[in-house]
Amino acid sequence: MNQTAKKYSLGFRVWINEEHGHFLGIGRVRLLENIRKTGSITNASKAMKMSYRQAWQMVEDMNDASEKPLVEKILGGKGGGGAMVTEAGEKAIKLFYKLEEKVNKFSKELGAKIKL
Amino acid sequence: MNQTAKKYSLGFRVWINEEHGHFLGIGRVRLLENIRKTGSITNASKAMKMSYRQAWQMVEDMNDASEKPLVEKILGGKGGGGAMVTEAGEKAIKLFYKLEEKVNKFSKELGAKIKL
DNA sequence: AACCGGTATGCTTTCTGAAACATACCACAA
DNA sequence: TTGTGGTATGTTTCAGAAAGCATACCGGTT
Repeated sequence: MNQTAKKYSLGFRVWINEEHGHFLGIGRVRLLENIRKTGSITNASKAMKMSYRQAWQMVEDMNDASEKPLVEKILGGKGGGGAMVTEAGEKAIKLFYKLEEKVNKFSKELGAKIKL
Repeated sequence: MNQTAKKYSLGFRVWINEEHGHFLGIGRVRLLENIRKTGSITNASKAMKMSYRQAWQMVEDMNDASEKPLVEKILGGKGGGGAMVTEAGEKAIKLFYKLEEKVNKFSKELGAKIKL
């Protein structure tokens, strides 16, 4: 499988670490967005066909790793409760995309020069 | 788990893609280095406690995705055979580390500015 | 031609992380 | 006080991946 000149590009993945471990990556950001859209962890998890358990754990981890919770959960009440993205959560989403975009730009430039 | 100001940093992972998929990441690079050191896929895989099968498959994939093979395999012969990293392989290793280092530098700069 | 040690590849078994299931709790509404 | 629907959490099932086993091949050496 050789002869023809091949094209190479640079792939990458970024995430934000808190001192004790992983804090926020693209997966969690998408979860946040789904929570914002659907109003609950349950519905968000369904929307992205992820188990409730996993989604709930993610939220828990995020909140723990953050100074201020990114998601606020409501127990009981009308409609049984729900969850919403806090102001801090919105900021985190924005920040993540900003960083990712910068790395993306940088890596595209680098990738264009790859020559084996 | 809040109150105290937390420190955040940017984590990342890079790899090289060939047009039909993944080509070279840190895992494969380490495998190459172990093959260089030990002279065979068998010993390299043992050194990094990975199954021979998996290591062999990685080599196969790499070679397929590359214009020139990164690893040359020797069947039979004295000592039963072996494997060695080609010139192209060495170049690929160097290139990968170079790219990774650049991204690393960039992401460190970015990470230093994270403020939530 | 028998041995050696690595490559090559099919087949089986084991393991583990994810999903699924089950259940209790919560607070408001009617 | 009963119903509702989401949160919270322990327990069990299960599929797919990884590991392990088995075997054939290869080509020098002795």
